[in-house]
Amino acid sequence: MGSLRQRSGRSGRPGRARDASDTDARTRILDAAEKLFAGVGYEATPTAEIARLAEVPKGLVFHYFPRKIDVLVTLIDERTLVEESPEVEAVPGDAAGTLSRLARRLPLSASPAMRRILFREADTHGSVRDRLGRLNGEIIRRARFALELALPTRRGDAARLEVAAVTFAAVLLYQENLCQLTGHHIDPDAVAELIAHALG
Amino acid sequence: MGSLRQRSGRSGRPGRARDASDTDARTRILDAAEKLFAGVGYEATPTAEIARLAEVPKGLVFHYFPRKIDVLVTLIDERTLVEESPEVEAVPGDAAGTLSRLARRLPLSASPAMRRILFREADTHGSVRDRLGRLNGEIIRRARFALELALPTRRGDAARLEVAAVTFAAVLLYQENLCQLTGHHIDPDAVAELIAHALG
Amino acid sequence: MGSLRQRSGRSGRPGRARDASDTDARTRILDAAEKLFAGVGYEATPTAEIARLAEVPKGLVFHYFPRKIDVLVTLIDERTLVEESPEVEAVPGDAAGTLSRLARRLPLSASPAMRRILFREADTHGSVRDRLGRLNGEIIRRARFALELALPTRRGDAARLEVAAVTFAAVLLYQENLCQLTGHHIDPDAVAELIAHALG
Amino acid sequence: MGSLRQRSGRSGRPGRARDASDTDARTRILDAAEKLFAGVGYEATPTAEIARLAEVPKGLVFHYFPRKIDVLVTLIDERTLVEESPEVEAVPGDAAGTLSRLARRLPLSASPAMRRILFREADTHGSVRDRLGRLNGEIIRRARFALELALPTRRGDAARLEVAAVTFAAVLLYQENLCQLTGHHIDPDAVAELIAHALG
DNA sequence: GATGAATGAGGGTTCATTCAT
DNA sequence: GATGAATGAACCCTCATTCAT
Repeated sequence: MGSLRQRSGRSGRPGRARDASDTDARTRILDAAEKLFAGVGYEATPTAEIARLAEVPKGLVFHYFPRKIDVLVTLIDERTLVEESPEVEAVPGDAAGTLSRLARRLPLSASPAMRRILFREADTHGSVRDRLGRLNGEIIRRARFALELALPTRRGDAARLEVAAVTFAAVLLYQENLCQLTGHHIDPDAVAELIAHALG
Repeated sequence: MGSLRQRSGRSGRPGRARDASDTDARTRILDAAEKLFAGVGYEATPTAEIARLAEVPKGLVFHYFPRKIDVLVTLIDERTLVEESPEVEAVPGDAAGTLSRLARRLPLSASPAMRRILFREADTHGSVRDRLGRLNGEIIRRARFALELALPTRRGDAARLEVAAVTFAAVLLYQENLCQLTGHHIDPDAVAELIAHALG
Repeated sequence: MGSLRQRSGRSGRPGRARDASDTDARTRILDAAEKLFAGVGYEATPTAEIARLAEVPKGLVFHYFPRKIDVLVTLIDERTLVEESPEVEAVPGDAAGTLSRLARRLPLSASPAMRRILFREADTHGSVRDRLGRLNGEIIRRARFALELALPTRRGDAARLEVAAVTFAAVLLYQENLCQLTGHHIDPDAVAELIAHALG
Repeated sequence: MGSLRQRSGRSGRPGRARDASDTDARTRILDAAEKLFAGVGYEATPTAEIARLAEVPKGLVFHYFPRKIDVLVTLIDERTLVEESPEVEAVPGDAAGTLSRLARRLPLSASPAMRRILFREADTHGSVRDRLGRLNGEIIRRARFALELALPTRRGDAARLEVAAVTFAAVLLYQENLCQLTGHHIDPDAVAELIAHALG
């Protein structure tokens, strides 16, 4: 379900061990929503169902999240993090390996369910779309940066490098999103190798 | 189902000019749904709104399409066509150009609105997902075929060629789908050139 | 489906052999309605379903029967007949046997389906209720008459005989109706014997 | 489910006199449904009408009874009770009187409206049919038991006694149901006397 | 006469949201 | 703060009935 960033354990005394039923109501609501939104989608999830799964009274959902959309926004807000620090470990001379490493660790802290939500609900609310856009931008930026560092000389103009970065980002996102729909798989490592070869 | 389109002007005398109110009610319903589904999505479109936009009474929508989902399914069925004939014009020695031409004419007969629906509602119904999967498969098949023909010799193994095909398909779909969400643009020609270079 | 009292074979030339698809549309509509009303009830039967089963266009149902209720009324009218002639074969001295014979041949010409309709839809329309009432009355009348003839002397006052007649009618009607609901069976012959014994 | 009745006056201060608008919304809904179902039948009663008569918003009906049929089922469940204890007061030697007493107090706790519903809607739902079947069975059982006790000696075989019990049950149920339809009345006392005479 | 498209008034049901307790 | 009854606007869908052809 991803890291929950427990909000101080409203219901348990500090220092006490935490078990499922002890988790704070707000967290349980978000957990439930995450599972449901990922499974059947935001629109198809009634708030009452969230409350039921979270084992909290229906009114409490609206106590914490005045509008239903706030649950989604909060989920995106608290449970997806696009890492925008420029920490890219690029190995000069190894463009393919550098891209592979990027593929292996997307600059995105989010559970699989949250990733699903991020793609599936991009149409639902601006904040989700923004987050997805930021993720895309960050991947491109990292890919670009990695390639710049990794490539021996500035062989090939900057434009081609940009295309390579964008293409790689497309593949990574595609892998998470449309692959699920179409059933086709892509091996990011192979793509990394292909791109490195194109630029090499 | 199958292609209709030749339902023609039941309501107009032959030879008369056709305007909106002259077309088939069923066609007007599909037109309205196409516009609305593309704009705000299937779930967010009430059937009453479809009827209003189509200028038909609400009941008539259900006369033609017993369930709301049938409107979507019919739309996909009748207004998107994945061309699965192997007519790929590959120019030996010009992989980049061949891919570019493929990009310029996706094996998909569909209005921009229908394309949007195809991507946006892939989660909504299996038939949409299937169609999208078929499109993806066909693009990959064509890209592969084009590259096989275009490349001078079998330089590089078949696996790399496959990766190139899949990558190119990813980019094309990405362009139609996620680009819309993230705002990033890709120049398919540049990607074609990149890939050709990688294999060349 | 009971006797259909074919209305002159509108669709076939006279003298031609009749087969199912040859039956006149009005008759097929009534046949279909009889089956459906008996099966799921009048309210739960859409006229469209009648038309479908009858294999006639929907509009034709309303051509013959301007209102839906007219189908039911016509069915009752044409396909149930309460025989009100006083033809009761009573055997003096054999009250039990006389009642048994009455039980065996109710003064009602109607298919099992029509009987079901007669009971089930008694609430739906006055004409059905009337017919049922007439049937009940006729059974009582016959039972009374039979007993009067069958019993050796006027032992027991007229009141008791009346009670016996009414009771017997109740049992006969009950047998067709509530028995179906509760699953309990009654043997009319045994009741006849019981009543005869009570009066004997 | 089970018996409620003790939901009491959530909305009234203790000690206050209770009037219609003071009762539980759930109770008012059931009251309204009882009246309407008895009057025009289950199918012909829109839920909106129930809400109107109960003076509650339409949505509240579905808050308590997710499906319309649940209103009927609950009504049967909570407002009809078939007494299945074997408390039959039989007076030896007085079969007629014993049956009469049984007739006077059916083993059924239910308002006249609920009785009407019980008979009228036996086709509508299995639970209603079951309840009616149980009632019928209980009446038969009691009648049999009463006759066994009341009759001086085991004159007449058990079979005849069984027939008498079933007949009497038929008359009692018939009295409530078909009588209403046909307008014919039966005097249970007279039938009791008739049956007693038959067995005596 | 025969036909099926057209019509629109509900019907049951859902559900986000409010609010008194 | 916490709760679940209360609210009502929509929503999908049904269906008797009409009517132009």
